[in-house]
Amino acid sequence: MEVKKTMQAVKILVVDDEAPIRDMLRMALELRDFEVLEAGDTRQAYQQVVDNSPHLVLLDWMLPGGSGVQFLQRLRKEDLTKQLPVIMVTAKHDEDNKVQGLEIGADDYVTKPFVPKELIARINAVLRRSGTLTPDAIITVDGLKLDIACHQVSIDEHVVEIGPTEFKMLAFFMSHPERVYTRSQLLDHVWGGNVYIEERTVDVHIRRLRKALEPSQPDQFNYADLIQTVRGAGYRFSVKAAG
Amino acid sequence: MEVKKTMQAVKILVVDDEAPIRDMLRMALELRDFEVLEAGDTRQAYQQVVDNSPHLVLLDWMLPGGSGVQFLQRLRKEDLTKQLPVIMVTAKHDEDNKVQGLEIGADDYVTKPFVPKELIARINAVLRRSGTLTPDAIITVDGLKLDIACHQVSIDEHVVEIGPTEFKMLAFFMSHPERVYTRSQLLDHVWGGNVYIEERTVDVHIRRLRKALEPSQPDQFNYADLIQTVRGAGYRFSVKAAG
DNA sequence: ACTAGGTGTCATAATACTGTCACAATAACC
DNA sequence: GGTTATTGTGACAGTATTATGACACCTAGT
Repeated sequence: MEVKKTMQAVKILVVDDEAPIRDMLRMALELRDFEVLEAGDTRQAYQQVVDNSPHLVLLDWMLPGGSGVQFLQRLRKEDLTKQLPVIMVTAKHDEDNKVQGLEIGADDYVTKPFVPKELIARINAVLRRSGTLTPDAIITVDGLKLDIACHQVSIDEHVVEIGPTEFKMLAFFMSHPERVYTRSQLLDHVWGGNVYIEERTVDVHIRRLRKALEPSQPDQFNYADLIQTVRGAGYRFSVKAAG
Repeated sequence: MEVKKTMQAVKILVVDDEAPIRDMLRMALELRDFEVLEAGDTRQAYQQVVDNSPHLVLLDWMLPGGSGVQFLQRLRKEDLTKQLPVIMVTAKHDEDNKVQGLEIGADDYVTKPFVPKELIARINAVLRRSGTLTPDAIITVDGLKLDIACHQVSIDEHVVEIGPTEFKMLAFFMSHPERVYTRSQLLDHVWGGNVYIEERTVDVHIRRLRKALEPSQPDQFNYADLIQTVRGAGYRFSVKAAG
């Protein structure tokens, strides 16, 4: 048995009419584990936005026909896409354009040519600022899946009802397997900072979590067994132990 | 149950007296997900324009009876169709015709024989230029349909009365299913940016939305169930859950 | 001005979750 | 085996969170 952590990739839509530039950007972005969507014109771009809801748009300033500006304006007009972060990319070093782009609602501005590193930095900055970047971790141990973005635990695709504290505790355990944590440490990490709670309370929540992980069918694997008691020390989420 | 996002197809009216050519065009266009309307003469063409309001017209230069030119002139005279983009298609390589066509008001000009790719490119260009292309997203979950352009929600083809805020919220949820959003995030995405509103207000609108989605007949599916509350976290629009 | 619908806020009811305790069960150690 | 320390368990009452109905305000259309 083994722990798998999956980061739901941040999707970035690259809008540029020149394929070579798209390729270059794709390479730079995929190296950083971004998922890249492409569009060569505004129609495709809009289609991508609707179909795949990217987390961020890299938009070329100069697009044939309707320029990128129009596309940006449209995004900003529509309720659904008002929040979508956009970084303008342009060959023009013109300051006026920069101002105009930012006024319309671009979140940042990059001028060609640029070093990939700078672009990545700006992307991260924008994502951080906009709060879009909620690293959607999905942690998996065999059939046990914990999805933080969906705030959901499931066993073999079957949703498990679980309380908030139990959820946090399981999330903590699954991201720190094998290691033993004292009740006091668990209070710190799961409950957070300064709480004045009996240490024995941890036991109760451990029990609730175990109960939640028990299989509905008796012949299924019991994931509750992964939560081990270490007498005199605390608890441990062990993946090696079973399976 | 499953989320389907649909781009309301761009309707293109093909006006040509030769059926084989219409077929050829239909094939090329439908491959690109355009919706194709056909007309063999100007009378049919006009009828199609009135009945189905296409987004663009592909007009053959040489039509029996009234030529394509006359049809185009008529379109340009009428207020309702002044803006309708028209691409002339002709077998004549005659430059004069080209000029004449453009003067009357054709937006572009293609000579037979042409490669489909070029035609598609020109269509996209014209649509982009004219701004006519407003691909209207429609999101569907089973019998629940949300049409952004029409600003309308319907359940099993039956229109649901719904307020603006509820509409936006449903639209947001349907384009981001499964994921949990905090009240604060919902305020950001649905209300937009900087608003100073109580978080509890979200609850009230959630309730209004749920109420709106309740079935009129008690035996119908209750789409309100798709909106789940996640205690301590926020709300989630889950499609997997039910069905 | 008047209506009608939509919005945000509040008070209160309805729930779900928590922390704690008492006691049972188990392990460790003599 | 007997004793003690530690953990498991069920119950319960308090607490926090959410659902709901009511209301006053606002805005647009008449």
